[in-house]
Amino acid sequence: MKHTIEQHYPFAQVEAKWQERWAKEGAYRWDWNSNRKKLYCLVMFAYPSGDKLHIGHWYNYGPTDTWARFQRTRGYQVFEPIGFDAFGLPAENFAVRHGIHPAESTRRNIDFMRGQLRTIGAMYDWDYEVDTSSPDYYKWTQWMFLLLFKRGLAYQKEGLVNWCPSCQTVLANEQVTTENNCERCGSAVGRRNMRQWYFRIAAYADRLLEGLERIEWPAKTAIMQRHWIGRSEGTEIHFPVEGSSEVIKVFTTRADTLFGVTYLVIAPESPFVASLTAPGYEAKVREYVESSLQLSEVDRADADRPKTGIFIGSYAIHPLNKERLPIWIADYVIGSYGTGAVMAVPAHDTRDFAFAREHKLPIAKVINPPDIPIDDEEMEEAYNEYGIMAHSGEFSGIASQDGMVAVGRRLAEIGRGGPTTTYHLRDWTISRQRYWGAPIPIIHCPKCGTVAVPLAELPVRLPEAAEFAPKGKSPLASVESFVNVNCPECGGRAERDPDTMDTFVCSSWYFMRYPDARLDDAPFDINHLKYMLPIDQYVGGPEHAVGHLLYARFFMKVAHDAGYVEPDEPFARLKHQGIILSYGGRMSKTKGNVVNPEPFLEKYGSDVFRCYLMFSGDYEQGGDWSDEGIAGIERFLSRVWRLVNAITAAESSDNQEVSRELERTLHSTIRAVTNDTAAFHFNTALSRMMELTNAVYLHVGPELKDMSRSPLMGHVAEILTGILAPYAPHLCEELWERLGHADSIFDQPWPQFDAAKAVAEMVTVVVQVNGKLRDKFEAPVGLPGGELEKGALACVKIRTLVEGRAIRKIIVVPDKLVNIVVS
RNA sequence: GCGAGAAUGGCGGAACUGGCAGACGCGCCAGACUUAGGAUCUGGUGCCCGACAAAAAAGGGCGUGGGGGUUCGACUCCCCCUUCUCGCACCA
Repeated sequence: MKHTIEQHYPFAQVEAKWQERWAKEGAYRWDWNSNRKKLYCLVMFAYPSGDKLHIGHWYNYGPTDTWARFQRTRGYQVFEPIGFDAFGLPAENFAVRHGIHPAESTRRNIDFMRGQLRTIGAMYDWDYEVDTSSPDYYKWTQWMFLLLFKRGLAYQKEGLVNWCPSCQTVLANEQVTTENNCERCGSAVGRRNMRQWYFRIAAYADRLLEGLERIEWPAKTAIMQRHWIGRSEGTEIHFPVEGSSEVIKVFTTRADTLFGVTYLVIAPESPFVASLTAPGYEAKVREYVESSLQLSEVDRADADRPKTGIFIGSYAIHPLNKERLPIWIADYVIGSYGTGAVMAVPAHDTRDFAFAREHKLPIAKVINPPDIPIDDEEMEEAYNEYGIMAHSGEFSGIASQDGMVAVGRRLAEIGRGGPTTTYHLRDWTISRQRYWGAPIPIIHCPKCGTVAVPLAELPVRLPEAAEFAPKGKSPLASVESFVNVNCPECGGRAERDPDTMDTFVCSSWYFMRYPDARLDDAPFDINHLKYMLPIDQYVGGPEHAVGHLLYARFFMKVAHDAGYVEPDEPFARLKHQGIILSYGGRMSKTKGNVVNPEPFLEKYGSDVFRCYLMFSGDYEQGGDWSDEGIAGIERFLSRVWRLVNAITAAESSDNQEVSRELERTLHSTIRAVTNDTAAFHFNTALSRMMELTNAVYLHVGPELKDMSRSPLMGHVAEILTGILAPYAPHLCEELWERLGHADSIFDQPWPQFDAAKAVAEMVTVVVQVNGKLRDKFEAPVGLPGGELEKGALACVKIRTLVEGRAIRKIIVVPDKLVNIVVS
């Protein structure tokens, strides 16, 4: 059968044809009975908030599919699922603004995105799609919640939340502007104490740290997680309060400065504030506490702010020298870190120094820089370094590092503290006073307390009729049919918890659901997970380094402890695609700089667009979006298209001619493309394929006339189609068919290279004189050093340069270079 | 402030463990084929100097943000500095 050879790759017909055929034949359907080795390749699923997929999503999904297709041809059965992270604030806000029910707008968005995802031409098996907002899914999110609850990892406590007094609602941190205003109405946002649900992720801090040693992740991501977990070894020190049975506990990493304490500071939100404020100080203290709690977390965290604070009228006693220390409150102390109280050592801590200056508090030097005698001069700034302890009683003269240990030991002896470890990582607040999320499956009973909804009653459905516009409390709280319920334990009147879960809960376990996305009597099949996990390759943006990627690891460890999964790390290998910027900034609807893929798809098609994304730079680097150069990729793919079609159409011949040079290029290209594709170096792989294509054109003549389909040309066509296939799947599938094959190219093994054929017989040897390039000559590969030296000295140019000068040394790098050092 | 990374032609970007800097592509220049070309194909293209009126060549010099260093040899390794990006940010 003869085809007319189109000048350009006719993407519209070809891509539609293959997408349809792949779907019809179930080409990428997962097979549990396959005897091929599994490979679980996962991309971070999409968030249907009212936006369509933009170029950033394509950059995640297209190249990852290329990698996955490559692995398929290398013999793996690839599991490559996709789904939708459909609950969440943006979808709800969109609904509030447009008066559409979030279920409806989410459904529409998902439908649209599904169509977009199909055009990528990825190997998604839609039988395994998940939608976290569907009851079939969130039923099991609730099941996971109860798993944590039953294992003592979910609990309620009072916590500070952002509160907009005008909208009468709780706001997430990202809804509060940097000026501490409500994103929607602009009024000043305050803080409020509310009872919230927490997951005990902090209890897993050490295991989360340890696990990082066992996974192949980008170093910077592991570093970010380590930093976020923030393990800090130090000493807890107990300061009894004068005239009270209370004891203030502080955490310090500098126990060696204990004798330099001149006052204590507790956080404004500390429970001690109420009990320790002395008579006569109440009004001022209350005023200070209120004003500091109005500050946003961002403002409060600003280290450049003047250090405000107030004395509360009572004193603590130094555990070792029994000195009286005034107790202050100040908002530079964070209630949720350490013990929420610090011992202030102004001489040796920058913050305490600034505070002491501000409030005229004494400064006592107790650490000497090594080899400098202590003096009484006034300090200009705190001395934060280690040194030698001074004015420290029995510890004077000891070096800081040893002193910390000694002081810790002494405190432990007298029962006033001792060595301890704290973490920056805090428990995870998961309750949201919002509508569009998975309801928390808990019933509050006046008699039985906090009761789990029985598993048989899951899911706790989100009532559709709810008024979801915020008005002061959780929208679900005003749906009586939802709230009022009988207690599962005593049968008496009780109330459902009206909060929904943070969407990060939904996405913390979705990779466990994918293999059993349609299972309706369990969240997953343990045997399936045993086979599937861990995920062999996870690909997604670096912005999730300390959010999703940490939560998912936590869930995996909980599932592991409960015996559901074998490994305790979900993502064995992780890659971040770079971020595509637009006009120097991240794409966002508010900035109006979102670049949509549609115009490029219409003009060039899916394969060209995918290849262009991969060609334009290092995959992990990202960069500014530009469409300059997409025409070059179109030219390349069309050149391949014409070439392979010309070979297909040519008369068959048994001409046995073999071009050694072409063969060499062919095999070294296979090698390079194999290595580069495996390593996500798509840009260099594509450039090697361009070089091969250029070489073939030179070999057969640019007009592609008078060609014959010799064994060599047939081979070239099949290899080129094979190695390009993961990059341009539609194009290559079509070419493969035209080459006369009935099966899919993705069922063919990846082309093998012959290392012997990949090496050249001759190499160019560079000749340098004193390190400067002066001449070159051709030599057979493997020529011994002595011969290379002779060859170099025989060069005419070199002879004239070396003449009359003493040769001091000759350096020979085999097959590469000769450097003659002369005086 | 702390941590991580980056800086290479007009542009996007290559360069394995130190060994021909600028692969590949875009753009640009010239040419071929064409009624035509925003199609296709071929060649050229880092910068400067280069007895000349101009152009070109032989040849030479300079070049990977800046300054030092190690080395026969540095985009690559070490020290200092500048700028940019990202993350964290009063963590006691």
